[in-house]
Amino acid sequence: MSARDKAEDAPARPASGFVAGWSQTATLVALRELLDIAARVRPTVADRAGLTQSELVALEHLIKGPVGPGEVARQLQVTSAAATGIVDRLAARGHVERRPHATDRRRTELVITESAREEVLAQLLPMFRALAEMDAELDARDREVVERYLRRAAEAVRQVLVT
Amino acid sequence: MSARDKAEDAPARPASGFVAGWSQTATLVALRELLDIAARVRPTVADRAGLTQSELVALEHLIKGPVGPGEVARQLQVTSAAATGIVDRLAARGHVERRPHATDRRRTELVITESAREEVLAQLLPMFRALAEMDAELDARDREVVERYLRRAAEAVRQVLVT
DNA sequence: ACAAGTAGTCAATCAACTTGACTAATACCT
DNA sequence: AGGTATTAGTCAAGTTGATTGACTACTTGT
Repeated sequence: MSARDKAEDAPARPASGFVAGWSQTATLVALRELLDIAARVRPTVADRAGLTQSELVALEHLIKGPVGPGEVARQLQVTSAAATGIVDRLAARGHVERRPHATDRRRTELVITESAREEVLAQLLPMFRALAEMDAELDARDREVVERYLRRAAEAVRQVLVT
Repeated sequence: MSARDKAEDAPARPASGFVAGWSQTATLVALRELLDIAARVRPTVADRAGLTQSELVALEHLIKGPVGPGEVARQLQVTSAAATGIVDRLAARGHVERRPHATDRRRTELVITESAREEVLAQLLPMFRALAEMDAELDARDREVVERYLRRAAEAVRQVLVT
């Protein structure tokens, strides 16, 4: 006897996707699967690198250029006190260096070390490469269709964030 | 004087996207933005509902049907002991009920309450609605192009998870 | 019927966050 | 200029959500 034998009160929900009565087109299903998979990337990469998610996200931002702990706190949506701890741990592992800011002596600049940059990129580059590869096969016309779809999907998702 | 005035040592990295020397097509940029935005949905929704991310993910799975704490632990990739705590907190707030399993007396079945189901769906339905709306405008030919792109993108991203 | 495995929980501990207090430096104001 | 408010960063203490390891209850396989 299966574990899902009795549904008693539940009035026949659709098997896949819990949004009853919603048209599940193939594109929407594919989109949902993409988003689900993408959501697992950060935890996995962080785990492999022996970092917390916060530390990884901080490093991702630091790859783009140096910022201070305060900016890190804003990007991660944590308190500045928490950012201090995150930077402490990154610095202890040699992933970032604290430097005094050139002009504002209240500030600290966080500089990612070359080894940390390489470690993060080594994890992510294969994905970017694979994405670029499949992307390259689009012709100009399809490219426009896909771009429009992605932009509109992003907008639809963004709505939930601001509501 | 701006805070980002001096770049000193950084040898002219591209302004957007830290993957130097990579072709950043419009579709790839749009895809990356979509994934970035999508990654912010769960934390935002969890925060609004006064739940931890783990609790929200557990509820999302419970919407599909009842499972036990062990299955929750597997889905969240936490220990079964942690799952006990998650279920405790959900039960304390009236979001789930523990029921004895019909046949296996070691097991507990977790049943989501109607109020919890409604709360989660109320947060997510607007997004699904917006996505379905924009999706509905695709014609059959474009639909195929987009679906193929999404499937291949998902596959590319998935590679990173198994490597 | 007995050994091994499975489901769930409890107790103790750990790690990352929060709040609130504090120092130091800069910006604003009149 | 001088005094007040603001900003950047850190520290200390407490909270929370996870972990490990031990334990009970039940089921499965031989």
